[in-house]
Amino acid sequence: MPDIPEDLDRVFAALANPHRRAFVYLLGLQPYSISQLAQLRGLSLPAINKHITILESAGMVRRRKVGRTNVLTLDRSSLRALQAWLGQYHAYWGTSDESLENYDEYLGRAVEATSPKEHP
Amino acid sequence: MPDIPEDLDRVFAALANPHRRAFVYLLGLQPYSISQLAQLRGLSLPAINKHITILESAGMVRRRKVGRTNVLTLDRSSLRALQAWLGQYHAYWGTSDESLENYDEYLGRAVEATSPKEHP
DNA sequence: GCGACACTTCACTTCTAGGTGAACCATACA
DNA sequence: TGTATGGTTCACCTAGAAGTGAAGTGTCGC
Repeated sequence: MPDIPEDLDRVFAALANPHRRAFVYLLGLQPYSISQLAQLRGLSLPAINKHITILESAGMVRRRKVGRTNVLTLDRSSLRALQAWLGQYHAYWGTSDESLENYDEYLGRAVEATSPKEHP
Repeated sequence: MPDIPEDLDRVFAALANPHRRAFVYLLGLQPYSISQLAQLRGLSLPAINKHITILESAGMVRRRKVGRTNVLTLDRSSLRALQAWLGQYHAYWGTSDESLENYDEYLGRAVEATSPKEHP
């Protein structure tokens, strides 16, 4: 029964945007500033600020003030949490290619309203 | 230089919703119908239909008509693609806990507008 | 055939994401 | 001290997500 923390909402939502995935990629290479990222992606400073705030609240990026510039760095732990979540499911599901092994069995009881374990 | 396919937008967006993560979990156990999922999650049929459509367009769920009921099954390949994407980054980033090893180096050139490799 | 059931589609509401330009704060520097 | 630079905040716009109820469509079963 794998756990599904609420934080994953933010992590998945953060990675659902190609700009933000690019930021994760770039910050994996080296730290960047807000205006550098704005220049690289052709976006306005407020847009970058919003993206970084979203990545911050997902726990994926840290922001440190050095003088008047922000030093943005990647926090890899959240991606390891994602990895752990995926691995949990991988272990649970086994190695079969599809979930159709239960297909025939399902057709026998499709009509009755089965109520398996609750899942938040 | 890891590839970042557009399909990941849909996969991450699909998994950013707790209802849909629950559906992925449940369909990993056995096939379900639309109305069964509606009953389990306390949502209306149109709501479930929308969620399943989103999961379908992300390539994570398949829908087969059997009589008048939908047989929903999980397609594990999309999750393996996600695993592959994560693994790619894991290999790229190495094993260090933070990306701060470049921090001092960064401070030296923070002012000049560096323009590293373009990233779509 | 006809009623019940399982969706499906439609019209609608509410909320949020993602973007902008303009104005504002804070720091570096000549 | 004055000015340019890096960020931040604000008001605003548009598009899409997420939900609903009501009405329509297709199939099962008597």
